[in-house]
Amino acid sequence: MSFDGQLPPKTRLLRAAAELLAKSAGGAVSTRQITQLAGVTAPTLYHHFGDKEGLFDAVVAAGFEEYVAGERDFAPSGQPLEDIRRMWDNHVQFGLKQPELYLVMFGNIRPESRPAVVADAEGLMEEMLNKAAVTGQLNVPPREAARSILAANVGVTLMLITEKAPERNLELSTMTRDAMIFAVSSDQAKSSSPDSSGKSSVVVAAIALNAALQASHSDQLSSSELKLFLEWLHRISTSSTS
Amino acid sequence: MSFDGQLPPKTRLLRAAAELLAKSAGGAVSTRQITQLAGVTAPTLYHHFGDKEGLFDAVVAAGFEEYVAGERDFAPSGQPLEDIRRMWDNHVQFGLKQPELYLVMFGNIRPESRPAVVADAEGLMEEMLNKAAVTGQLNVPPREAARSILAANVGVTLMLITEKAPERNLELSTMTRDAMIFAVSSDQAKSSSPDSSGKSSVVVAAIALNAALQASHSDQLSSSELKLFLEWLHRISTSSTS
DNA sequence: CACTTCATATAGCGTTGCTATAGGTGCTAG
DNA sequence: CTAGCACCTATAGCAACGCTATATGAAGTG
Repeated sequence: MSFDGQLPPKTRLLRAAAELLAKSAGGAVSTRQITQLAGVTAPTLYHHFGDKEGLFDAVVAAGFEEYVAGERDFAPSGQPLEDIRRMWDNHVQFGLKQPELYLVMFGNIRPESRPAVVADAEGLMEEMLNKAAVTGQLNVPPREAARSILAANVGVTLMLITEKAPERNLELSTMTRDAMIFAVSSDQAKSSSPDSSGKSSVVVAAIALNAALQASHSDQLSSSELKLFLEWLHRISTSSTS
Repeated sequence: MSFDGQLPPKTRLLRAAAELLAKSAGGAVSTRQITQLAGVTAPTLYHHFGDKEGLFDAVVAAGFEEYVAGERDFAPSGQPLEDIRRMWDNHVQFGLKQPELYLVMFGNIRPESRPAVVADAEGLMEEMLNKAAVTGQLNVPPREAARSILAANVGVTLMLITEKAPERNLELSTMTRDAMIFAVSSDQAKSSSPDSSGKSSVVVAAIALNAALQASHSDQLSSSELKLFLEWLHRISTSSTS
């Protein structure tokens, strides 16, 4: 039940913190609990992690490895948008399986200070959306799409966590998921005229080209040309059709 | 600066707590700070509110009054879905104007314990969605729609709060908002698009953009810019894929 | 061996949320 | 007028918290 084994104290502290975090039903976890379970005294903790938050960050980093591993497990299916769906589901599953850890990762919000893990998750999703962008499946720049989807994904997961397990209705998740993916995809009802409501095909094509250009190191344009080119492309991509 | 006036201690405590909460940039607020600012000693706090959390709940309740007042201010416009849009925007505005209070209300998540304020907000939105449902504008039961929209609304607001104020991009909000509302509304014009297998490249994307640009009258670039842009596009389009 | 460096322990500081106990205040009853 | 009785507030202090100044041990290097 305790980690007094022959593992190094740093590892014991990490495991003890993770275990207590998982068991504490939302309540706070004290450094004294952690050090006692790890069979270590206080200064050891601060020597290795500097801070209580430092220790928690380390736990989060380990948890994030697991999260990312889950996100990358299923190789690209050739349909990027389908992969995004699985990323969403994996995100929700991760949150429901380890709610306390998830709350430390995504729920510990402070104004004007973004946890690193959020930025990483966003990058992961943007990366996947880029694949959708180069094939012209995206309606919106990948970054904006990633932020939007991730925001909804976190919101849904937090809401599901607050519900008691037996009452959890996962349809909330799938419905919100499909709504978001549909919204950013170019695969929408659209008349043939480019100036119909919704993004014009110019915008879609510009987004696709933008993503493709950044993925391939084309040497058809000089770097200064490319810079200006990309700026114009950005202007087109982010323009809203009035 | 202090509330030593002749107001009753209960009120002074509430105001002191609210003020300190608003000023503390995410950091914790101690009961001693509160009682000192209120010009009161500790037992008074616990007599009236029983608990630190009890005091915070009271502050939240007051904040929620303000929130609800904002939600109800604009009378029904006859278009329920338009009202939902304004509810969403009001929610985000409330969160950005008083981030600390918002975080206490919606960000203080614990597993399997739903804050009362969330349930209330959900009820408020469901009420409004009911009006849309009776006129046949809804695709989904009002309760599910409300839960889904609110989850995304909270997620977006939390994400915006973590961003530094000058960088906040409200398009994230409007885009997610419209996606959610569109998803639950029944007036969708469904159509499936010819999904080409993903074999796109820079060249294909450039050709698509080229065609699209010439078919539309985009005003995002000046004519001289456009001329150069098209020339570069041509260079990319006619290059061999590396 | 002398010396440095890293890692852990002893003991304790200041602050936290909270409370056992007691004292003051204003009310109504006799 | 006063006795009693709620109600409200203050004094003082507890246990637990995050954290640290300081000292001790172990391990490697000259």
